[in-house]
Amino acid sequence: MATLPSRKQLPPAYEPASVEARIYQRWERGGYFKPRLVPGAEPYCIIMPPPNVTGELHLGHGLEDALTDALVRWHRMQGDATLWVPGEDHAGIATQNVIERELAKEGLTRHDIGREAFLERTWEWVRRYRARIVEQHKRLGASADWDYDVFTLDPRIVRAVRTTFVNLYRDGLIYRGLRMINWCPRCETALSDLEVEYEQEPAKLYYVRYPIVGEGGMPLPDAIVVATTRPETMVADTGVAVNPSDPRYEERIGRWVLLPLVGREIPVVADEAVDPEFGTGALKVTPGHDPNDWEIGQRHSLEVIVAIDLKGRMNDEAGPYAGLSVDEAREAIVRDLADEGFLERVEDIVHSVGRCSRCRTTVEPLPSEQWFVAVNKEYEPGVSLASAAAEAVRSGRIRIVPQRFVKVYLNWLENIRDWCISRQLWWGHQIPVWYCDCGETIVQVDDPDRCPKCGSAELRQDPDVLDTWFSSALAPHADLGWPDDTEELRIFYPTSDMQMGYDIMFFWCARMVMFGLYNMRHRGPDGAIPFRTVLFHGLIRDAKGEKMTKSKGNVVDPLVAAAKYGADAFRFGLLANTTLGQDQKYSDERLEAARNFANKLWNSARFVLMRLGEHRIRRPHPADRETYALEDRWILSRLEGLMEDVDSLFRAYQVGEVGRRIEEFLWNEFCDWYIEMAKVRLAAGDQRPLDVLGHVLDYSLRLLHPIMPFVTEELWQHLRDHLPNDVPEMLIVAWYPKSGANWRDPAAEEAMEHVIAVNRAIRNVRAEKRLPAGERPAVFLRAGDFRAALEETLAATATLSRCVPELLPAGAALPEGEFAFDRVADTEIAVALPAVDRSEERRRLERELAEAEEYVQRLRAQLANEQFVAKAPARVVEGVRRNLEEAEERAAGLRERLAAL
RNA sequence: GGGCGAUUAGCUCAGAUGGUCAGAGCACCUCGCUUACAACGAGGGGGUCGGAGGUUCGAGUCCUCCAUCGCCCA
Repeated sequence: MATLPSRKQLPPAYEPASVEARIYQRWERGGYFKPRLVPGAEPYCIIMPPPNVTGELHLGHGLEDALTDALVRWHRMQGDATLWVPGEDHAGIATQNVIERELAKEGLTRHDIGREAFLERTWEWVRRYRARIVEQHKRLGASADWDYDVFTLDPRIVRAVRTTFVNLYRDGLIYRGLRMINWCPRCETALSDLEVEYEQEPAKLYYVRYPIVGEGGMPLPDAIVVATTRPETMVADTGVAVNPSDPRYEERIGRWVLLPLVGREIPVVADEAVDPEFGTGALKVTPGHDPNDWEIGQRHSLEVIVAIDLKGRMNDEAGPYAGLSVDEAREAIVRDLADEGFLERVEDIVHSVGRCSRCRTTVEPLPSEQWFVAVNKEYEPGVSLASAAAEAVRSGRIRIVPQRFVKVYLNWLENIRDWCISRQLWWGHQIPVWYCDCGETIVQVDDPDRCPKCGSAELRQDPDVLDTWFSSALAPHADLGWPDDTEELRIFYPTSDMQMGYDIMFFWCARMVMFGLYNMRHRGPDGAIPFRTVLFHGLIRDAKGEKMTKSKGNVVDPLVAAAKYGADAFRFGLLANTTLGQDQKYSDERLEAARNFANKLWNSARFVLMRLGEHRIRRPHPADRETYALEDRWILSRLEGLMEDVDSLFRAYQVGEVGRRIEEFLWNEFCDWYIEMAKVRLAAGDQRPLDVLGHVLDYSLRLLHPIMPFVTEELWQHLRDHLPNDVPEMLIVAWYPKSGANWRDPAAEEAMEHVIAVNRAIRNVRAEKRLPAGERPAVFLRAGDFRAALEETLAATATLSRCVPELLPAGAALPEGEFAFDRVADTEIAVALPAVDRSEERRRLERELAEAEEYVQRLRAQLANEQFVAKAPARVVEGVRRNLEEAEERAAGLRERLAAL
């Protein structure tokens, strides 16, 4: 006997490794990742958050791929012209740090090899890692258009960045100025406010006596005691500030104090910013090393002294302490203060310390000449970068999902300060500004040959590069070709969806909106937005809920996980167990469960294919509904409902719920009941279930494909030969099932639910009475309303519940013998037993009767409530009435059984 | 100081618009290798949905307050 062909091809367990690479290659070679620009197709575009080229993908990228790919595939299957633009980010500081570490292994610094050689080395790294990252996306099934792959230092992006810079500069929105900035002494660069992370850390609060200076410049015995956590900065103190309303210091305002150790005389000023509650209420003012002091200094025209250099060491201003590190200087100064009697006391304190988000080094606030974006300056009447970005969300032109992040977004934009964009790095977009010895500053897109003012060719380009996020912020329009007016830009901008972890909402999302609205403002308010909807997903933590970091060693490689469980299980596991915006803990159990689901699907399909043999499926048509069996009508109705749910859930970006619903349908309805019942009919020679099996499998695979693309495509390829001729080559471009509401059949659903409940009741009796597996007891069903349904499915009940069922009319007498009784709605169930323990059966019935009576009471009370009957929808009231009826019948039945015992 | 989230079965989490929504997976207990699947099937135990008020005919779902944990911003 010849083995059926399909069975020969399908192994008994799903083997992702033998499927994924082959399938992906077919998709890619088929050009399916490219948008099909046919007339009438809605454009759908999503820009990938470009992973840093510093290394490999992490779980967060895996989640992003799963989520984005699901949306992308869903749109593609709906016939939209779908474009997913992938990319990688040059990641200025991060990448430069990586390369510098590499150099350090050879005992070199970037200065040893020079800027050009350093960049060459970095490019080498980039070439290697870009290819690796792309490969990783592909392994996860990402259906992005790889021909479009964008690197944030590509020449066309360079042009977009420079164009933006020049335009902002000409509009007065970019300026160079001396401002208090955050300086990382280890990275040796300025940082934006966002790149500093504040942490509560234990520290010391030092109380230091600053003696009052008398008339002739002589120190008096009187003194002001200041409290400080940074005594080493006292060498740069240029004042002492107190709150003007603080009675303790009223007399001292306007006096001068003598700076201990240094011997400089500095004034006592009154400033509202001083918190009288903190320390002694007197604040030493160091405008050169503290942002608040800088402000105070500005208000009182205090001198600015900088005593710490760019590497975090004390400079000549620190006198005897010059050359010491900050920590060394602190120690030395505290010792000297103590020795000379200026140190009054030391307290333990917890205060917040700013650290470089890249290297954890304590950030030094320093006054420095840097380039800034003036985010609050108007470029049109009433419109600034920040206000426009806020307005776009407030007006609803840009939708944020989940909605709760709107507040966070707006709050940030409403309090935002100018953005420091220059970085003292080599790796990145070098600032398009050139300086001539004649004093001319040239700001333009293309490298200038000579100075337009003096004609000199001796021009120096600003050595600094731009904050990485400056270029990332342009992604939606720059990736599509801006500043050129490309076809892609015309078709796909504004892009449709955007998606990222909520942790980069400010870094990326907010800035994309600012720059998109600015650069594209000629399109008008609706056309300028970079995307219509932005989704924020949660972060993936380890099993203990801790953040995954390389230093903790708790990082999970997505490719390892995907290789272990299959890319589909990886995607399903990450998506289906969470809600958008919610953090999740990574666990193997979860991926294992997802793998089991893939295998379940695989085997259900294997069953269908085996039974199909050479059969070609005729699509069931609702017009023929009456010719179909109850379970056919049921599963087709359920499928129709599933299609409706999936559609609305996808529209609401409830992708996880989509996965859960499909799994429930396939496992609990299709596999557990429909297939099992179909087996009975097929065994009896009835071929009619084949069309339904094939059709439901086809549609299920389509529905699930966006989330589990590989296994569904593989199975669909096997199913395809059995499908009608109007199907495409591959599932990836098959039409997504859309409900026409033609199969909805509430009566069939109700009847099948009843049949299922009856079967469960029989099985329950079997298990409770511990009937041996081989035992096939006689079962009498005294049916009411569902008689026809039970009769039609009687053969299935016989097999599924392993019994010999017989249908009796209501009120008919049972044959002689021992029975266990149960009741489902108006169907009475009597399972014949070899022998019944009468007292135990009595106890069981009494217990059930008590439960039933209590339930009756509850429902009666509810119906006795006039308010409920009057106000609740008729549907609900009717449901309660029906429940009451059934409960009363059930109670009556139980009483009858008890009496009979 | 302001804001947000979490708190549902032993564990990890779903419950989108208030009414069969008290669920899933894992774990646990009892059976079962019945040719799609032991990565499985059948049955079962287990939660007064953090606490207290309130709105409503009806609240895990809305409002107020509180508690614990976590995060963001200042």
